[in-house]
Amino acid sequence: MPRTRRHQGNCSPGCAVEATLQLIDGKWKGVILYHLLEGTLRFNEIRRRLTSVTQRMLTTQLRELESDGLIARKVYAQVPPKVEYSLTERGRSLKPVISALKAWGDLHAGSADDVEVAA
Amino acid sequence: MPRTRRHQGNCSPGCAVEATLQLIDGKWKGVILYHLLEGTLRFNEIRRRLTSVTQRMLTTQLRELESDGLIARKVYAQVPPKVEYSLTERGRSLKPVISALKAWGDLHAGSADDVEVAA
DNA sequence: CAGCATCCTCTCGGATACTG
DNA sequence: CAGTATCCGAGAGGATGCTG
Repeated sequence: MPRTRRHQGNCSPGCAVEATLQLIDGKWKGVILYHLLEGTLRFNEIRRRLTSVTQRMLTTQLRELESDGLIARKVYAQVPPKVEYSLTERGRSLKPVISALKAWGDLHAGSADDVEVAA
Repeated sequence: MPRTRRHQGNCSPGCAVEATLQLIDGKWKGVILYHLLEGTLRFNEIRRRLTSVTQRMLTTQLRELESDGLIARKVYAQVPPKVEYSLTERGRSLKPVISALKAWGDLHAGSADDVEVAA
């Protein structure tokens, strides 16, 4: 797992935008972060909130978020395994970003139709 | 070109986040939007601001942004072709989102190292 | 319960060449 | 200048099965 994903060689002013985007892309990252804003969740709790995500994908995304320092993974040594995921400080600092995404999505939900109607 | 890209069948509360993300993912969309916030730009002007983007990719991304109703494309019937790209109202409404991405990227630039240092 | 391993498909995105 | 067309590899992401 080369953790490469999208080289960000260029660093024009837009670089910061790109850099942030890298952390929350990946089909599930954004939503995972969003749900974790509510608090700590276990693996299957997250999974239930994300209808139609495979364990493989969920695991992958969680691992990436973890190695990006956005979430923390706490494993309890139990017979029925229990793993909790929570946001780190760095992760929590993304809240305004996630909120902005959520807010926009709520307002401008759906396709680009309303634009043409409004125009 | 099925314009499908990432089915968003599930619509838990996190759906809005996911939906917004769909519009600005794609390696260049975010940066393109960011630069267009400054004003109208021609094809090669955008290209110059995005070091190392191929025309093919730029064209693709611009076309997607256009069909998502975020940017407008104006073609001038001239011998040396001239095409201008600008944000639509819908596109401009993404400003807070882009700004949030930019702001976070500026602060938490680099890798997750500073987190561990700070901790 | 919370994974990991394997396989496989499909799309993203890069390189290159040609056009109005 | 601003594209379009074609080819191609890499990796994202899905399905399935096994495990501590």
